[in-house]
Amino acid sequence: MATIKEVAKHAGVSVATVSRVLNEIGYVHEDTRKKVEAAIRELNYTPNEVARSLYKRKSRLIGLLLPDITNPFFPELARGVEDEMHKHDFRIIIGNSDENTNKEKEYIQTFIQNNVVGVIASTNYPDTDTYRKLDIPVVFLDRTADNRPSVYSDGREGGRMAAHEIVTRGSRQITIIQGPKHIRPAQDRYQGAIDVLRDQGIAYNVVQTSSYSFTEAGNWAQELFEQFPDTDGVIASNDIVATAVLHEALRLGKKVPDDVQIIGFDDIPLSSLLTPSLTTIRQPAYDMGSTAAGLLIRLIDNQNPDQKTIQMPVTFTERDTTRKV
Amino acid sequence: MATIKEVAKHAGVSVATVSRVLNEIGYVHEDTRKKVEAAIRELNYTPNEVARSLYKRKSRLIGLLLPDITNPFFPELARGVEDEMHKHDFRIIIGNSDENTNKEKEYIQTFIQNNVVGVIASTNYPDTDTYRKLDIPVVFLDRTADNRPSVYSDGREGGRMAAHEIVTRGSRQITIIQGPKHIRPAQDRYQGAIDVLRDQGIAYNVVQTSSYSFTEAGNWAQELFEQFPDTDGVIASNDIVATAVLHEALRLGKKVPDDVQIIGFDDIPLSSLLTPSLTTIRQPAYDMGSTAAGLLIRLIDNQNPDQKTIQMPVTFTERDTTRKV
DNA sequence: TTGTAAGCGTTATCAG
DNA sequence: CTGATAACGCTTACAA
Repeated sequence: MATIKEVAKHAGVSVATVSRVLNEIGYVHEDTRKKVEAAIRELNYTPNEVARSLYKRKSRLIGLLLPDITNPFFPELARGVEDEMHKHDFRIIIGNSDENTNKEKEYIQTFIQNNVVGVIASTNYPDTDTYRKLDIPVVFLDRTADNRPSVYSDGREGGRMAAHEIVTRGSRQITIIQGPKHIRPAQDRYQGAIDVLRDQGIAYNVVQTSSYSFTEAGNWAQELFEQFPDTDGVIASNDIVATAVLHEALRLGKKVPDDVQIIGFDDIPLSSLLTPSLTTIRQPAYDMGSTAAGLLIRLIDNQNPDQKTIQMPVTFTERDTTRKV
Repeated sequence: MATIKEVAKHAGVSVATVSRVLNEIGYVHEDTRKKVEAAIRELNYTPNEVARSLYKRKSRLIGLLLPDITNPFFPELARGVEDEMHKHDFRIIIGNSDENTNKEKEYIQTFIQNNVVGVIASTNYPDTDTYRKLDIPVVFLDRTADNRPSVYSDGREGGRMAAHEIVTRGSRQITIIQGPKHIRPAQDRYQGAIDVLRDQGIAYNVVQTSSYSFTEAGNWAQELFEQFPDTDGVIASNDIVATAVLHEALRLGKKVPDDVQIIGFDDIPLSSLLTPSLTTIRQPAYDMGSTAAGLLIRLIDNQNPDQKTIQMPVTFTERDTTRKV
């Protein structure tokens, strides 16, 4: 790789001049600019970002911390972030936390060590020194903390919606899948659902799960129908377990939605391709990602954005695992 | 962030000494080591990777270039890579190419500018200056080029398998979904399938698609049954379109697998949760990722690995969209 | 309009 | 065993 020094020599100017044309800053004569540009082309020079970053104490990198990119909700988020960042010439260092505080800290650490200019994080522990001590902007994505920049959707409201719709459509023996205790959005949804079920005096049971993994989802679905065979409505904590529940219900010979209605959460890409297709509470994942990126960029540029916590709409997406009303 | 200089002052030694304890290199007296370690702890110092990287001309970063992380096959690959790299203290810069040469070049460029020590890429154009000119190791993942380090599975063989199995199970009016022209693995699968169909003199039709997108998959599925209503067997180019085909077949009132058999490709996590669950040609995605990472690490460490191109097994994964034999 | 040189935070060489 | 110091490739005062 050519360096700025070589370009300078090649063009017969000083490194400062090269730097000037590179950064389009200060005055430089048209002729010398031409020479420099030629040299750059000939040597196929591209500036060393590391050196730049060292001097400026900031890079063009941002850190993206996600729970697990293997869960189809997160790739959507990630693409939203990446595409928006890419437009602004920022690149992404990515890390999967597995919802584990240590991994989280570790990644945040590497982000810092690499001079990232900002981080976007889906964490259950935003109110922690790991983030509070950071002196670069952080945007929480799919999670919130009071008064900290964040982009999320209202899980509680989503839970309410789910319960409301499933009740409206006639379920009376509802089983709620609670989702992992330490995952905030899962608990919000759960609370929301309970809010309305209690309110309306509708019976419900709860199945507690401990992860979002595809492989375990099947087991919980089985457990659900073993423990609560009379279930005529399931509010799942996300589309993965909803899919597993649907699969299990069908396997047991139940008619969906006639015998059991199912509502998922997220609207991951596959949900509409299931048969019957999955009714779900949709989160606009890709948009959330790009919105978060946009917010972070504004924060980085020090334009104090008018809104620091952005709540995205959650929408009831009616498909075929619920009855028509 | 504290710097090595501050640590040195705090500990009453020179930066050189601090550097020595940091890197566990050269001699340093037990007592001074203790002092330095204390200072490090007190100041909460962690070395600036950027400065390190500048001096050494290499970072602890590797570049990962994937077509589209939104396609559920790739997150598996990515996790495999990340987990293995993480064990060896390498971190990942990620980029989605959308199978587009320009984006690809752009990302490779940023990787270089950030001093990555190696690249893992899923590209359809490995035999291109973009990669040949790189003076850091590159491992191709899910793709190959002659004699270049790569981890992939035999798409052609997979295609053969799919055709063989669907024929064995009785399909005689087969429609092959060819998959995007510019995506190598898709074409390999297609060729493999054709190999055996021609060989056995079995009739087949072809539907050509131009992407792997979830949203378009539905259209192709429709097109398929409109153009070739007699189809009694579908070999899809991957599980996404297989899912769409299954969905459409069911929508049309066809019995699967009795009227139509369907075989997909990849075995993405959702495939086993479909109803009926999807028969597919499995690629061990996660393992491919971690294997590629392992190979790259050996290349980086200059241990000439015995095998530079590693072919992973493809396996017929019998589920419920094909008949029992 | 251009060049010189200091400095970003490390590591490694070379004296001591 | 330890400390100065040059060097990594770049940006930016400051001088010229």
